[in-house]
Amino acid sequence: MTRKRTIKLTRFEIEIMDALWDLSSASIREIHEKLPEKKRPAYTTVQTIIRRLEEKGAVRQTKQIGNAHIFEPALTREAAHRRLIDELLDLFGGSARPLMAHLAEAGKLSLEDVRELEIMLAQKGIEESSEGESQSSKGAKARRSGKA
Amino acid sequence: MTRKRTIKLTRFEIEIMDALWDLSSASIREIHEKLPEKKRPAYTTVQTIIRRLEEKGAVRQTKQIGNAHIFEPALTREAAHRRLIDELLDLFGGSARPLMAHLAEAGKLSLEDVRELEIMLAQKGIEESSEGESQSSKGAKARRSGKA
DNA sequence: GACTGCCAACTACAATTGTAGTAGGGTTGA
DNA sequence: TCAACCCTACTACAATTGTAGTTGGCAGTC
Repeated sequence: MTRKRTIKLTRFEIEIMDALWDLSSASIREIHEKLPEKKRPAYTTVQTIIRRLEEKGAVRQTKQIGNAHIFEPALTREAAHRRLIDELLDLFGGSARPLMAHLAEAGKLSLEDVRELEIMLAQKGIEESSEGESQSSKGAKARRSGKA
Repeated sequence: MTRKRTIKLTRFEIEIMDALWDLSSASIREIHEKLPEKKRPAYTTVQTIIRRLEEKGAVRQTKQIGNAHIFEPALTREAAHRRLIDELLDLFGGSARPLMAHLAEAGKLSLEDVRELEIMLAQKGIEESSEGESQSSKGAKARRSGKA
């Protein structure tokens, strides 16, 4: 276990990562320019964040063009999203149910969304049962034992 | 619009609120004792958080018993949860789809969960159409205009 | 070879968050 | 009445986060 699983990103850091995920590999300038003008911070601010992200192990510097460093994500958007979701789920007591209910309640979820999801799940269920792999609901709490 | 909608809670604050939501009304000592022993901070720490929560308008002091103050939540758990979800959704680009997909993918969501949800949504759909109210997916971005 | 820009590295600083100590006042049981 | 408690109010401080300035180097360019 490389302990990389504990990379925690702040909201702002995620926005930077978003740019980088989109670009897949970029210089600080490119990242900076990719940020929406409205909320575009100073170039050096981005630089600072990238440095911190590097320290956290979320991005890595791959090469150098001229004297500019080129960075790329060291963790996938999916992994980051999963992290975020897990965290939220934790706050919700570990179960996705209330979360779903809220989404539905707030109209963020349409009936079609759910139907499609259902199909997807059914599909997944089939695949899984054909490899004797049951991972349904043990991940949720197996995780809570890190830093006491 | 009373602008109370912008109460932002940190993770720790939410844990305190959780205790208070459960108790519905309590003194600092009660809240403190309600926290799980493992992660129970000093009494004064809770006190500090409560004070901050009060400043943020998330709890309010209702009465006094002896010289002890009794607090109660000034926002519902649901509202707080909604806030959290909205925030996460924002990070996901405003759509609940990827979020759902992730949950399913991670096995946090069972087929039954989804089936039940579907029923719920269908129900809701019926109710709504009988009041000519369509709010399906415009809430997501209509919201983004607070502090630029 | 000196000038102009772009870049990275370092430093700075305010706000927020987690965490708790201390002082002093009210409450109460003896 | 007074000592023992409990509670609040105030203060403190380190870590994290958002935000950016300053310095000095390398790279073309005239």
